[in-house]
Amino acid sequence: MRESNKTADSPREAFLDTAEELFTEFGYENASIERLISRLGVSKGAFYHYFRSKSDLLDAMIDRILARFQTNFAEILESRGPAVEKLQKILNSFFTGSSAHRKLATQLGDLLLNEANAVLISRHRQAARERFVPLLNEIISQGLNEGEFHVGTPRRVAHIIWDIGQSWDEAVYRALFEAGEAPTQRDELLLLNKSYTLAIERVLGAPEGSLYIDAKLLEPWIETASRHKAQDNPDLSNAQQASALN
Amino acid sequence: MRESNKTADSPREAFLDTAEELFTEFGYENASIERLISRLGVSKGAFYHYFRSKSDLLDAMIDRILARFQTNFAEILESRGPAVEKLQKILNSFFTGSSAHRKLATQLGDLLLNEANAVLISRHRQAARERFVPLLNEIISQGLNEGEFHVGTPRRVAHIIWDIGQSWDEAVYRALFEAGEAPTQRDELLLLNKSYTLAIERVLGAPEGSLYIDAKLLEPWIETASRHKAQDNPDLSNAQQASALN
DNA sequence: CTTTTACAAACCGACCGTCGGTATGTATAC
DNA sequence: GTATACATACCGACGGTCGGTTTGTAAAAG
Repeated sequence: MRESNKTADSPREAFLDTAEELFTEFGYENASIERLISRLGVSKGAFYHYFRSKSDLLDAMIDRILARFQTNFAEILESRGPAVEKLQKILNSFFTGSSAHRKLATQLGDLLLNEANAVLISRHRQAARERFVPLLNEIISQGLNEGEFHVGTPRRVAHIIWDIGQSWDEAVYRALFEAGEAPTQRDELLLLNKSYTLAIERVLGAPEGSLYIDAKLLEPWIETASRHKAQDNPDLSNAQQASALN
Repeated sequence: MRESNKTADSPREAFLDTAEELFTEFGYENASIERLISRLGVSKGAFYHYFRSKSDLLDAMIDRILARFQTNFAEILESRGPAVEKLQKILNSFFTGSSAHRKLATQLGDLLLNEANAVLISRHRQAARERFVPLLNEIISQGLNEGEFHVGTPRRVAHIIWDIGQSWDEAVYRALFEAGEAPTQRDELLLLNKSYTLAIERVLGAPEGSLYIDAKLLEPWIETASRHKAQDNPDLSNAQQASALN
């Protein structure tokens, strides 16, 4: 427990890995540097050698997360095909993915709903907007040229659509984690997706029904979420005692 | 400076008043209880007599702010007239108001753009949603009955519209405080309002042009914002030295 | 006279970040 | 080959701040 058994590429990466763990476990505010270094078995000096501050650590972590997403996003963007199709792919990509991806996203959901992560979230939101709105803008502009979308200023609409997407995201996580039984959740998620796709279609001035989320994609999420809720935090007390300051 | 010269109704209200000041000056995270009590010239015991925690203080403050807004909102809701008109009134009410109201909202803008207020903002957002989405829901339902709006599930659409409104709000503040010259600002704000009203119309399935923001309402905002930016923080160093902890 | 209210003041533990060191290279001059 | 000079990677004690607790106490209420 007190020794570093991480197999990260570099010490810096090891800090980032463990920071992700701690932030999801305790939230950014409650995850102390002391806990971080004690879990890694290194000193405070080591941490402040690689990062200028706790805030700097957070920025680096967010950057790494966003970079992962951007790969997917950019691939779809560069593929050939009509804009509607690209958008369709992007929307569905949020609900696709391996079991590992779902687990990660589920943890991210925990993170998003934890108030101790408010700073993290706001910074993440802003960084994500700055990265992805331009890409979304390209798609919308393409759709405009293809005559499928009908909007005034693509850039501003991209901004609005992105924010609607954020709202959607949050609503989905809330439905997954806060609602009760699986059948209720399924219905809620279906209606949620219907409402949001319709809203986005309309804002884009796209024909109704051009966007949809495959209902089959929801099942594994409901399952993953219920399993996640079941396990909760297995050995929290253990982790807390391990801080061992003096 | 070290004595309480507030003329608040009660000690509790005095705490809330000063908390609003401090949170806008320094941000929630950086506004310490010590500074709060030293500014009021009271002891820590006094504070913890009226509030259970700093977080409790924040909740009370948010509640007070939202209660002020709710009065306006509810009045419009209870008035007679078509739903489109009510919505129109609500939208414009954000841009109306006395010079004092603008000043307050401007301070609120500062607050919204300060990262040290992330917790405050997320809590404010959630509380505001819980309060106002039901009211918006009523308006949308009314519009649905009147045949002016065309939506599936009003409650969910109300949620989406509200979040679009939040996005709008943030964009307006950003345009007011971060952009440069007044003429550029004017154009930006005009286009912003056009984009957002159009988006909301479309999501509601309302006829195009049924919502609009009077361009004349913008001028005083631009002026207030520029004056606000000019003064910045007149005697910050003074205020900081006045903390006098020991 | 007792209890509750409304504070005051001293104090606690947790936390972030700093700072004086140290150990381990590594490049260059002699 | 080895002494000099500097860079990198780390250690751990300490300072200062902050949210919150505890203990004390004067005045009002009952």
